[in-house]
Amino acid sequence: MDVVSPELNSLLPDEIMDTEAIEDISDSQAHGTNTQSKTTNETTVPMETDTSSNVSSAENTLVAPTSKDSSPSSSSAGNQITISVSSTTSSLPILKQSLATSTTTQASEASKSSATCHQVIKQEGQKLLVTAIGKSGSPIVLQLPNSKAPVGQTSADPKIQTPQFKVVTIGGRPELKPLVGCTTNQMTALQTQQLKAVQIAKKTPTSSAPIKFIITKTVNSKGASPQSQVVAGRVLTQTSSVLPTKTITLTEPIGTSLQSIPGKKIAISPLKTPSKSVAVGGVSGSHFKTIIPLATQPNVQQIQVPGSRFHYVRLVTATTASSTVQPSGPSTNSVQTAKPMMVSTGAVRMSVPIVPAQSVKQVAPKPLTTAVQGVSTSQTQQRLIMPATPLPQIQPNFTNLPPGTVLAPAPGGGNVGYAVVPAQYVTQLQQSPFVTLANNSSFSASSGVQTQARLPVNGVSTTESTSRPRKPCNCTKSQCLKLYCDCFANGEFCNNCNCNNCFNNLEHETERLKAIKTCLDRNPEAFKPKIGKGKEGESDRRHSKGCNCKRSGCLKNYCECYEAKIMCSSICKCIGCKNFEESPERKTLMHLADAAEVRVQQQTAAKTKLSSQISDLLMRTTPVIPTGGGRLPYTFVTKEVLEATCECLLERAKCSEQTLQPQAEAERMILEEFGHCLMSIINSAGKAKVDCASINC
DNA sequence: GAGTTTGAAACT
DNA sequence: CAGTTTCAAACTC
Repeated sequence: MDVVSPELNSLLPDEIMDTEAIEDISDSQAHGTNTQSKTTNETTVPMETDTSSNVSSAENTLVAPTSKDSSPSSSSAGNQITISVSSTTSSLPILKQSLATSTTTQASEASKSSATCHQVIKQEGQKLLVTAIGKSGSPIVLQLPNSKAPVGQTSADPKIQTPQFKVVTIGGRPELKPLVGCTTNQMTALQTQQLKAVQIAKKTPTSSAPIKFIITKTVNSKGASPQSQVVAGRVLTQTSSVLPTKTITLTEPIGTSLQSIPGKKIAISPLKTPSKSVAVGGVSGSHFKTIIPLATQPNVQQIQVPGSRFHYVRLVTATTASSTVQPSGPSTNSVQTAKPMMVSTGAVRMSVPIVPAQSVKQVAPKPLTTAVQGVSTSQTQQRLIMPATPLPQIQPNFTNLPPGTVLAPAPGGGNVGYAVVPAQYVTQLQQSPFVTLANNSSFSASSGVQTQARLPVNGVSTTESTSRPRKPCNCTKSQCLKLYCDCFANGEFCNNCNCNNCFNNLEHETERLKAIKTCLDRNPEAFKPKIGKGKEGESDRRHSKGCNCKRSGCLKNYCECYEAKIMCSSICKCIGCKNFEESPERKTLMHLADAAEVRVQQQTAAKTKLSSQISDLLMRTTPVIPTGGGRLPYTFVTKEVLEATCECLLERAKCSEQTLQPQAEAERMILEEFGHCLMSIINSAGKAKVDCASINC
């Protein structure tokens, strides 16, 4: 996929590309990484990433793909950052499928294959690479950590595919470059790479102060390697040779906006309830927006979580197939310093907290020019490569930025491309066990209907909005690039929709961006939630513009107010409105709706109960004997019993045959034998029942 | 499932 | 800004 051209960027609102606000962050971050870079040439994480697992799992746990010996003494442990997302039971099946090997295995393969210097990309590899290029234009390469391979191992297994990296350079075409690993040193670096978990809990940048990150690294193998820790904007250097894992936590104080615009809320994504945020890896209370530098090549794949709003991730699939083999030319130094991020779970979080304030968090990329960061799931072999170069910036004002907007750096320009990922994306990734990062087609978690739930409207989370799956659109003429399309209007990519000639996808990012720009020009608040709170002090939700119904009486879903289950307000221009508090028609409808809902719930509950009972019954392996008499459980008729019965019947048949009995007589004898068998079974069951009852007594 | 109705979005 | 057209969802049969 092509990198978004600068011209396209020019179409976007100025605030989108405003990078001023993040300068401080970049600087600070750069500074913070200097300590490591001195020795490891490590690049910083280009963007705020929040790796979190599902609720059950330890949040933001960094699983360092340790080398076999788990020795922290790897020579270049700090060179690579691995973000591992702990997998949970709800991990993506697809990811699992793609991951034939464990994360460790994968890492080792990558390292082993480095000797070949060939990059093989295959679709099923599902290596997710998200690459972006920094101002320097240095390509960012993510590589899977080599955990198993011993340090210095250079032998290449011909069977093992060389790790592929998608390198995206600013303005340049994406290209696959072999990991720098052809050299022993490089391999060592990869092998000794330490996992780093980058967690962005929250950011509350203040206008007066540069963005503050708390970066905690559990460090790296080399004792000599300084450990950098950035706390509250300060970079603390610590040396630790003990801890093999690195944890980088980017936090931002709550309550302050990046731009210090109090009270102003980011419109990029719908607000989420704190509880939901909590589910997203313990970042409760904050809204995260994922901004991912875009790689633009064909291998970039779209990640969309059904139902999520504003969650767009541009994924580059690192493949190992020969079809896309890239000559493993001399790897660049940048490759050598690539830092893979291992995500052990399907939930990959790279998000920028969206604070209530209008600030968009910037992902402060480390100034390192050569670093490559990859996020791969242990189950999917997917890698997310994020820009390692000094990340510029995150646009201070995303207020009007439509969800899913991808910002790409101009070639040679200073901007790093970003994919603006809707905040819900992360959440949904974690919430949906069926989400796959690798395969677009595999997103059909819920047959035909996207599993994404609508985001809470204007911060108000309703049961309906959060649990109801989004309907697939059926657009035919709008190319899904107009607000007619619900997907587009909600900032979502079309997925599992029934639309025709759809342009609402990454494959048509250019057109999509233009459409977004057009919509924003027409209405700067086009992507803001329509349902918001009323006047000051009013707690009731209301439509921001009001409806204009004329014939529906505002009691049908044609009416946006009614559809949102809110009553019409004074700003509505509807005619013959019946959607008001005292309306008898409305009350009647509500009662009917409630009754219908109750019925549905009851039916659902009944079905669930029945299903559970059936399942439980089938799962039983031992007979259950009711204490109070009644029928004996069928479970007495076990396989063994059946076999014994059949043997008896066969034996009887043989006897009849040997005695040359007539067929009728033989059949009678067999049936008689069958009756005996049945009686034996019943008697045995009854005896067991009595025994059981006596035991219970 | 086809056709109609409806109102938001888009256009003039 | 108002009127008209386009569009896709909601609704009806």
